[in-house]
Amino acid sequence: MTVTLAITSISLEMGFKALSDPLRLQIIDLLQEQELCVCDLCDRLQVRQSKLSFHLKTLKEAGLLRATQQGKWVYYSLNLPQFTVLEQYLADLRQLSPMRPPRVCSED
Amino acid sequence: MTVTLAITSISLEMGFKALSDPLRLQIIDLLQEQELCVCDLCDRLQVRQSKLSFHLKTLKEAGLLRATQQGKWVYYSLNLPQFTVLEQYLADLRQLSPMRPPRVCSED
DNA sequence: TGATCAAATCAACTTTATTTGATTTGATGG
DNA sequence: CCATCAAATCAAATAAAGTTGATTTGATCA
Repeated sequence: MTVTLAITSISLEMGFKALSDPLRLQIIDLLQEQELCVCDLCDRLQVRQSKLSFHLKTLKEAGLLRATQQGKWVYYSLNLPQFTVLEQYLADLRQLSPMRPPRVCSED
Repeated sequence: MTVTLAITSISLEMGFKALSDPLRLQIIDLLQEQELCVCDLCDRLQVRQSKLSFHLKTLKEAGLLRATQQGKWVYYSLNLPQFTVLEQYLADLRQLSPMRPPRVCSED
């Protein structure tokens, strides 16, 4: 296995893990409509700031979010190219899956 | 939020969580080529049978795998429609994302 | 029926993820 | 410089996920 493949695999793992939590899916749902700052997300999701910060970090480290500071505020938005990486992995899986006949267990 | 939306969200969470582990991605990689029984997967991945059983269960409960028993052997294969559910979620996100101008935090 | 083998399950344990409240950092504006 | 506020970080606690070796289940076949 090449280094490139390993890196790809890790970004898939991290991306999918980041998407495996209800609060994080809610964050994405909100950001899908528009860029928001942390205090907005706090208000809308009714969660503590430190909790939100933890989950935003998880999503950002997975490459799914981008953060830009504007004055005191930090605005988060979706990083769509990284979503596309995950989508492409799933699309490839589906399309390459040949539906070969199952092998028989005692074949070798 | 409707019950249907909640169910969808849970199946997304479970699906993405199931994909967030290196061994499970390896399992999928092998099954993408062909249906395999547990003993084959054990051989190829060089992991203990109970460990494999745990991860196969995780994938199966997320709807990503199907299992069929043939004699003493249980063959696992990909359940492609469930992969499509995840793929579609990502595709919708990407396509519906309007890239609206960011809101200003002090707007209200 | 009893031996055998594949696979699932279990209980105990280790590791990783998440939550919480408190503190720190860093930008802004008086 | 100091006060203020948004956001990040931290340490301590809880919760969830993963690993391990042993046992159980269930199908097959002599």
